[in-house]
Amino acid sequence: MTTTAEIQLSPLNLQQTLGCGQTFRWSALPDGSWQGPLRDQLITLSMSRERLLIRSIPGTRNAKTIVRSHLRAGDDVAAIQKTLAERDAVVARGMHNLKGLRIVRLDEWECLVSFALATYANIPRISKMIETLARRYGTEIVSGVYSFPTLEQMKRARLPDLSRCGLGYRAKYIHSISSNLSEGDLARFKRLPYDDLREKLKELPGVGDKVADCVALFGFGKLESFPIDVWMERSLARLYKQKGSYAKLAAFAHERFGEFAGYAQEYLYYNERAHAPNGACMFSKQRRDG
DNA sequence: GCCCAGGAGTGTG
DNA sequence: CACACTCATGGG
Repeated sequence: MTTTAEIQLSPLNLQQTLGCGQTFRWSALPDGSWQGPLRDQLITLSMSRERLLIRSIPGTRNAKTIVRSHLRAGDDVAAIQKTLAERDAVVARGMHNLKGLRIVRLDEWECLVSFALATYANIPRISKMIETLARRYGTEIVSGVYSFPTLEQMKRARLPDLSRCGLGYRAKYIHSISSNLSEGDLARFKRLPYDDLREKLKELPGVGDKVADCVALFGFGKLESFPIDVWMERSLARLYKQKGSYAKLAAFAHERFGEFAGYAQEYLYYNERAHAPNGACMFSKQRRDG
């Protein structure tokens, strides 16, 4: 059964929010709506003027709550933009066409695995690896759609089986993380401040500076986190003449952008990809028919 | 076929 | 600390 609901959420642009590489399981439908599994439901989102239309299968009353959490409805994004714009003119220009981009909130475990898989892979492939794990180890929500496997479900994965999921060298990292991490660890991680959290995350195999920052930002909601990948290195070099180690660039970013550095990162990241030839073409998958 | 990907781990200078 | 090399593979 399907239920529908509406909420008011502004600013919000679904393409900018769901199609920019913070999350890997949303697909654009031909009519401009976006569809993806969220917890135990298949959610379809579309905009009707300023209102967000939510369709959920199988419908439950808490679909609104799930979506509001995912889109961080409690954040005053306009105020964040104002704060950042007053602080930095370059970011102010960069956010001009991205007013509807919201940083999302992912499940911590799903986020950790997703970005551990994201090393040295392009976005379409990351989506495919996650999809393979979901189909093999997750739970079927509706026909053909699977939730991301829980930690408990991933603990059942044997390494030889994981190695046949197209993960490449990442299979052994995912296996080790799944084997050694507990729900208690994740619960303790939630109570840590940013710096301690990223140190704990970096203790996990396959998790370095950049992955730890992505997980802190998108999974644990640390808006001060500023993940630096190859695109951000290019951006910081091009726009701020900053080069050097991760630690040096991160220190610059935190000094420059402050408590909402994560939003600044998204604006700069998006602009850098749009600026490069073919830079933006690999963002979002187009959903296959059928 | 060729190139490179929202890097990390390990070893060396 | 900085750099070089390797890792395993698929999508463009």
